[in-house]
Amino acid sequence: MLCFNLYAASHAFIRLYTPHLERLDLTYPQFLVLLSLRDQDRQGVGTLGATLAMETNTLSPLLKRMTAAGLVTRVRSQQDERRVVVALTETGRVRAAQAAEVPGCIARDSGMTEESYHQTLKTLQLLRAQIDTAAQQARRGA
Amino acid sequence: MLCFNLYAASHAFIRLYTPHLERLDLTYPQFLVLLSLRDQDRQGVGTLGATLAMETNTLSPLLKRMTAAGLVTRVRSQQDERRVVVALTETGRVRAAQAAEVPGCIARDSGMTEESYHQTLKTLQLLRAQIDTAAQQARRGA
DNA sequence: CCAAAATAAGTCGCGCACGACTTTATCACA
DNA sequence: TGTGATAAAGTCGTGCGCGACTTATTTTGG
Repeated sequence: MLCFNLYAASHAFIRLYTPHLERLDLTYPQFLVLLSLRDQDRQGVGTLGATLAMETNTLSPLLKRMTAAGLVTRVRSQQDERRVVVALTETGRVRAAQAAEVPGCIARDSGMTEESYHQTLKTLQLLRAQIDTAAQQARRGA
Repeated sequence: MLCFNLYAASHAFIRLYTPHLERLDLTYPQFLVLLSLRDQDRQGVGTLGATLAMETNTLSPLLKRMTAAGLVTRVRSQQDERRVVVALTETGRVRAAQAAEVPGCIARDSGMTEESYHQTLKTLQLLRAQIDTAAQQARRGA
């Protein structure tokens, strides 16, 4: 059961993150959004969703909550009135910098070797690529 | 970002399962419950949760829905009135048998080699073990 | 130039996930 | 033997995740 092990490992890993994120008043998906904006500020909702593998119907309410928390701003693009540009506030930038510390902190605590970390990461990236291929074939078949 | 890749791969894999499960009127967690009961019928809620990495506050409503769908029965144990024993109905047993076909079906479609499947599985099981160790250490630290 | 298709974001409903808490039953032991 | 600790299941509230649908804007083909 490959799928179950993915499912269980993913949730377990997020549970490991949770105490650190709670201190920053962040949920795991909100943490991902902050890191993505830290890497590349002023993204559209769709772009954000593409990199984080989230749909707009997940992101829209999430971004609304983050706006309410004063972490990001959402403004309509003037070139294309359909697009909404998400950007970090000053508070958001500071919080993102703090959030960026967490993964290293977890890695240190978990006592994983640099090597097995990268090996596992490579395996997962390959797996994701295979899943995406299979998903596209399934879509073509339907 | 090991954690993000786990998160994304897990959701992507479940999305791959979804069309097959919809035909059986099952969600992914319900599918896991059926397979677990097929392997070992008449389990307590806690036992089920331990093998599937779910809390009782997730399982209780889920099992209620499965009971309403006629897939399982829930009866209080007579030896220990705290325990609730979950068992497959006849419908549930048939559905579980159909559900058991799905993973092989996915594996076939995804075109993964037997070897890379087992290699990935081993990597994930090792990772889960490491996460569990780290989680226990964190709990001790707190 | 304009109607139809495509695109971007959002709303709605339902089912998990899970922290915090409650209820009920069993156990431990002074 | 009673009483506090422990254990099993469940309830409640909040936040995703996502299928189905809506709204508003741009693009495109006739």
